[in-house]
Amino acid sequence: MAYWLMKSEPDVYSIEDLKRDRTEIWDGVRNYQARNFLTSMSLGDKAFFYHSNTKPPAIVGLMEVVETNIVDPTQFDSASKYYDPKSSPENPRWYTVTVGYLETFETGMTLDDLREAFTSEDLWVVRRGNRLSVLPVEDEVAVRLLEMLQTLNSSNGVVS
DNA sequence: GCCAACGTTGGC
DNA sequence: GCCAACGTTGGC
Repeated sequence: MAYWLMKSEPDVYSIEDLKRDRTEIWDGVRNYQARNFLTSMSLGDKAFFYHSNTKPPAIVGLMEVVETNIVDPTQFDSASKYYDPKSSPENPRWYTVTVGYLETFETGMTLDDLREAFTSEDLWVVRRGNRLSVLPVEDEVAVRLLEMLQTLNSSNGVVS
């Protein structure tokens, strides 16, 4: 099982939204490197949910991959902001996964926390100028992250 | 709202 | 295939 980190702006789609929906197609990724990571995901892989473009940016939850190699339906929808006229149902360009909700961390790990705990080589999201919205997390790094999140959330009580 | 970083597009 | 122009991401 592999670990990943996936970004979403909470104004667009938040961990609370995923908690409500339980599962969701992770649509709208329009970057080839990110897409390649999406297509290399396996069932049962886990992903940290990262809130971007918000104060503060932070890892706020955990999810798992429940369906792989989904053709992102928004690429064919001319009304969608993710519409891609160069893609076709015969030869789709954008694939993704369906994710399932696992948990919310009442106390998340902010970008500052992450910078303190990890180098930019260990965790790509702390890299300056990093714009990838889907990125892999090494097993050892993921385990350390989960331990830190557990500690943070056991000291003040609740993990929902 | 600014702007650095960086991916994409398109003319040549 | 180069690279300038342009658009987007995302922290601040």
